Amino acid sequence: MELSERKQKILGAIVELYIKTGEPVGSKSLLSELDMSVSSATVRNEMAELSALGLLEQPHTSAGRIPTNEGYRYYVDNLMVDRQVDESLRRRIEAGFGSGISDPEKLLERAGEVLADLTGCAAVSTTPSGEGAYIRRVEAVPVGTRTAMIVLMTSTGVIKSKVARSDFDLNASVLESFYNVVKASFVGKLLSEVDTPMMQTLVASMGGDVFTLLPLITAVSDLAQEAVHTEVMLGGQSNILHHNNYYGNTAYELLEFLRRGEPLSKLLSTATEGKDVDVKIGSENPYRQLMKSSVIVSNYNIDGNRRGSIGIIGPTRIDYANLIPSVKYLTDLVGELLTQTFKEE
Amino acid sequence: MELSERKQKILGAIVELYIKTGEPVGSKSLLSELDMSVSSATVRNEMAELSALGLLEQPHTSAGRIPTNEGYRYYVDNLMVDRQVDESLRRRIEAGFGSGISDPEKLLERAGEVLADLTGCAAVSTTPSGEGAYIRRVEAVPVGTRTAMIVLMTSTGVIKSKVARSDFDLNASVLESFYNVVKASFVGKLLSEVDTPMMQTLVASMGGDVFTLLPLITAVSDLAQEAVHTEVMLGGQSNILHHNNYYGNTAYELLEFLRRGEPLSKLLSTATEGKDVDVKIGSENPYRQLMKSSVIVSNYNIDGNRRGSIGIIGPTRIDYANLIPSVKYLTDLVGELLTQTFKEE
DNA sequence: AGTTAGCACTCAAAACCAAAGAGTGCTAAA
DNA sequence: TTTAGCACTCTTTGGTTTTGAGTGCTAACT
Repeated sequence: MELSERKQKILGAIVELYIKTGEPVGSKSLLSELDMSVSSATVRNEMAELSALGLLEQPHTSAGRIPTNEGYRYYVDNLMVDRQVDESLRRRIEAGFGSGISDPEKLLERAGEVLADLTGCAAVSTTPSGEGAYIRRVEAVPVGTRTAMIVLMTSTGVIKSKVARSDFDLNASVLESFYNVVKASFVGKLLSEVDTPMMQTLVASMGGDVFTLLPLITAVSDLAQEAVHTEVMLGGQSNILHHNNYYGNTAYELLEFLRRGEPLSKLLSTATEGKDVDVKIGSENPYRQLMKSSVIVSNYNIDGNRRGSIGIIGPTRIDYANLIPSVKYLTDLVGELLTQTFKEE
Repeated sequence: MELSERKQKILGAIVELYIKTGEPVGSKSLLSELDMSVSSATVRNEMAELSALGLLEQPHTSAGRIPTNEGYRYYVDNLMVDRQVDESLRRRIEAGFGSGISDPEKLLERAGEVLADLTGCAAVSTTPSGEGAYIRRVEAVPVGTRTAMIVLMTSTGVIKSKVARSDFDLNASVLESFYNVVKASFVGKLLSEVDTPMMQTLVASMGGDVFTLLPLITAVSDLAQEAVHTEVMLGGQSNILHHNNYYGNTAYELLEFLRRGEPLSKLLSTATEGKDVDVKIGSENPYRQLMKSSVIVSNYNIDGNRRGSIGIIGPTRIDYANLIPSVKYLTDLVGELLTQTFKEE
């Protein structure tokens, strides 16, 4: 869509003013913000044309204009200039991560909280995906005569642990055969390879040990499943209430939607294929509950591989120019931290 | 405070009706709910006296009555009959805990979610306190030449892990001396004994090993700190919006308050000294933000020792008769599960 | 005594109405 | 193409009235 330079200027100003104030902007109040050597009538004509193009709309006939989703889209794609993430903000972000959080889950949770505080939006983050990760190590730590804590560590540094209880004593020889099985069949395997068929053939091939070892082996498999499954974390829910007005009265519905991890996880994973930062505006979102919200998502990479996402959810009149760079900055930082902490040396 | 039988009946009915409808109850509507062979005027007289006693109040002169905090208190202490937790509810609770969650943190988080869903309130739960718990086991699992994952397990089954990185290679002899130090100075110690002075004397006594071992030892100490510190978890925040009306317009403030763990944690720990289930009504709560809320808390025991709490937060017109037993039932169940899973055999 | 019918009174909430004001679209002149 | 002017629209605001549930009090009744 080609727009005259003046139309672009007007559209941009309307979007930014509306984002700032939340009030529909009329021709007069627009002129007082913008120094243009034209009259309000001229602006009105331009605004009428922008409405005809579907970029602006009116809540009712005698009100000012607000951007449509398409209006925001045009703004984000063509008009917006990314604000730099300024020094003080950077410091706040970095201060947000206390000294060395090494657990990736904790780190991501923290990242979500920091982002929520910073942006005044709800924030979501996913733990590093187990896709492509392999099992680096498995340990069985006896805690009783018949119980052991199974600890699994992945190549991405995720740790999962679980208590396994057997009907037989877990003496040294049992543990030894456990480690043999682990070494032969688990260590080095991709997490995604540990599935039901794999387990079935493994069990079938185990012979007599199966009764003593089964609970332990099952625990390992459970942990692998857990580790491959990325977890979605949510922070800053209360911020949604701040935007209450702009969400209509559906704040509750939105909160309920965000509580359910699955749709969110899908949302995050389908977003940002290739792109740097993905912005979905209002009805561009695939879920009914997000029709009045905008979502800004970016990926973080560990060692160059896309491993998870961090994003924020706010009203469609979210401050794109400032927040898109913030999200980007944070995800890059998280990626660096995780890469650094878990680089094999 | 002594009340005539009729006053008790009236007070009880008002409380229950108001809890059900949320509307101030007047003399007429009360009579239609209650079969009493007296006229509305008589009821009015009684209500006026109950108001004089501070048990009822009126939002404005020409409205019905609602219970004061003292009114609720009298109801809870004297009038209420606990409803039995019926079979179907029990099944829902038990179904809420999928098969064997062995990680106590996960279990408590789940318990909070279950309770929130069940009661329609926000729910809080604390992880088992490390008070009185000792270090059962420490493992160092090398993950690179200079990094190791330190895993600490407590006597209450809590697992904490963390990556430690050293400036020196972590070969077998380093690990051996690490295990020696651990065995001598950590295993069997109470978590609370691992504090700064203890670490200082330990480091002072270590001699030459200190440079290679310090990062590992520090990690152990960090983990002990983490483990002794109970974590507060919050679930069902969105339920608060359902009660929005009854909280006034301060839903946001309440949510913000609940986000901060410290005051909550204090609240839970000071509550229920000795008692079975503790109920704090409105201004009985020590925090301004909870003045319009009621809190129902109960403790769970592991192996007979009080280890943590689970509770719900709702409007003062919460359904005490049903929810108090539910909270009790759930905490008992959680205690049983945790005791069972982590009993030393 | 305790109870009840009756009645005047109160007050929030709903309904109604009027005026204000911001903004528009259109027309006609520059 | 731009602009001044104007009639029109529709929300917002504020004030007034009506309604209705509920009260407290008094006087009669049991």
